[in-house]
Amino acid sequence: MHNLLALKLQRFVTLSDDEVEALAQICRQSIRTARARRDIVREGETPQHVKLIVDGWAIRYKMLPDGRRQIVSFLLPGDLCDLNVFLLDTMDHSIGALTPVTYAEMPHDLIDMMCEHRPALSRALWMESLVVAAIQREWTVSLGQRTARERIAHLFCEIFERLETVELAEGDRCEMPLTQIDLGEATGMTAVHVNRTLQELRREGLIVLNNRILTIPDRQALMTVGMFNPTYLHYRNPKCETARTPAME
Amino acid sequence: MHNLLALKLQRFVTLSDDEVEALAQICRQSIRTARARRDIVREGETPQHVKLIVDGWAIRYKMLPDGRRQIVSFLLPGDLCDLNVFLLDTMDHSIGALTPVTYAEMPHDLIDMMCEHRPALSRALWMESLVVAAIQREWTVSLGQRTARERIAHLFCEIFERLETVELAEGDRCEMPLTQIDLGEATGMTAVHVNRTLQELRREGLIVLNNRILTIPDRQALMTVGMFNPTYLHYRNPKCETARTPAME
DNA sequence: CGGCTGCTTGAACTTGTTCAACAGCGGTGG
DNA sequence: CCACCGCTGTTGAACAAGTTCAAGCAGCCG
Repeated sequence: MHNLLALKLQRFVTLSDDEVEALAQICRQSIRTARARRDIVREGETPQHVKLIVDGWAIRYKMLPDGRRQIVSFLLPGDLCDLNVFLLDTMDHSIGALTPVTYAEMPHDLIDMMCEHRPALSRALWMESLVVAAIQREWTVSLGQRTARERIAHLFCEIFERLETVELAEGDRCEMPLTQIDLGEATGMTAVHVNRTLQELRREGLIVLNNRILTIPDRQALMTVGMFNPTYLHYRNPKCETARTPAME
Repeated sequence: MHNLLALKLQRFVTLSDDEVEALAQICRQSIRTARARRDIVREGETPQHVKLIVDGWAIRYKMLPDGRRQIVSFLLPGDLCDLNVFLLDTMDHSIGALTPVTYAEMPHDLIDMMCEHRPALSRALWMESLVVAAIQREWTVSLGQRTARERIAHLFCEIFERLETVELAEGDRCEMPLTQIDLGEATGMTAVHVNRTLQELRREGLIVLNNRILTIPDRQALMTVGMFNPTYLHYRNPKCETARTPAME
C-alpha cells in the first residue's frame, strides 16, 4: 500500500524514503473498523490513540444541549482524527462514522517519539492541523455569508478537491454517501431545504447526483456558484512540486 | 512586563524561566502599531513575521468576490497572527485592526530556531493552533445551529472568558469595542438584526452594554442562553495547574 | 409483506433581511 | 463657534429565505 498519510503529508514537506517508511509502520500498528452511523469517539473522552481514516467517511460533530447537531467537518480517507487530543487531552467534540470506516490507531507515544526524532514529520503534522483550521474558517464563511445554494455548491467543490488529492475522484465523479440530512447538518439548514436546493442545482445542470454518486459536469461553473477558491486547502505547496505527481506508489 | 505570550502558553505546558525569557526576548524584537480599521496583513500576501497582538483588538476576515465579508475570528492581546503562514506560506485570509493595535513581529527564523532547540515551546505553539481550530469549530456550531440571540450570547461569553485569561476583564465587565456592524459580520447577521437582538438581551437584563463597555450581571444566565460550554477553549490544562494563579508576573 | 430510512412536495409560518429614514455624536474646517 | 460630515445606533414596514409540519412515495431489507 502506498501510504495514505505519507501521500497527504508530502503536500507540505518532502519526505525521505526513511520517513515514509516510519509513517507506514506507525499506521500498520493496529487497524480497526467502525460500523456505519456509529460513534468512534465521544465528546468528553480522552482517547489514547491518534486515528487515521483509511477507508470510509466520518464526521466531527457537536451537539447542543437541546439536541441540535452540527457537523463541523468531514473526515475522508487520509485524514487524522485525534491530533487535537494528542496534545489537548479531552475531546471537545465527537467523531462518528458515516459509512463503514476503517481506521488505523497510532499510540501517542509512538507519534511522540517520531516527532522528536524527525522534525520534518512533526512540522508536517503541525501543518496538517493548520490546514484543518483553514478549512474550518472557510466553513465559517459559508455558514455566515453564503446562501443555501452557494453553501451546497461550495461544499461539493471542497469535498471533490479533497477526494482528488487522495485519488478517490475519477474524472468528474466521486462518491457522495451523505444523506440530505447529513448535508443539512453540515450546512446549517433543514433537510427539506437541502432537498429543494439540490433540485435547483440539478435543474441547472450544475450537478448530477444519484445512487450516492456525485457528478460535476462543469467544475468551473459550480466553483463560480459556490464562490469556491481552493487556496485555503493549501495544496501544491511550492516547496514540494512533486506532491501530486503519480510518481510515488 | 510579564510576557503575554508566556502567560498564554503556560496554559498548556510548564515553561522554565529560561524558556519564558526566550519568549520575552523574541517578542521584544520589533514592536509595531496599526491604526484602527486598517489592514495588518492582506489575503494573498506572504508575511515574513509571526505577529503577536500586544494591545488592542484585531480580526481575521475573509471576503467573498461580491463584497460580502465574514469575520472568522477575533484576535485579542496575547493572540498570535501568522502562525499559519509561518508554515503554510500564503495567507488565505486578511487581518485587520479593529481598534488601534500594538503588535510584536517575530521573524520566522527566530521562531524556527526556538522550536528546534526547545521542543516544549514548539509543542505549546502547536497546541495554541489546535485551540484556535477548536474555537473555529465552535463558531461553526454557532452559525449553523444557534439563533441570533444565542449567537450573541455565546460570542459575548467567549470573548469575556478569553479576556479573563489575559487579565483584561474586571469582575463582570470588559471592553467591547465592536460595533453592531462588526458583531453582524462575526455572527452572520445584519447590523439591524444585531441591534434588535442586543435590545432583547438588554431588556432581559442579560447584558449591559454602553460606551463600549460590556457588563454581564449574571454570567451563568448568559451562558445558559448561549449554551456556552467553555471546555472548547481548553483552559486549565491539568498538566499545568498553576497556569491561572496570580503567582507569575 | 411490513417496516424502516431517505427523498419529495405543499402550505403556513418565522426568523432574519432589506430599504429607508432619522437621531446622536464627535471631529473638522471655515 | 457653528455648520457640516460621516459613522453608529435605532426604528418601522415590506419582503425573502429558510423552517415547520404533514403527508405521501420509493426502495430496501429482513
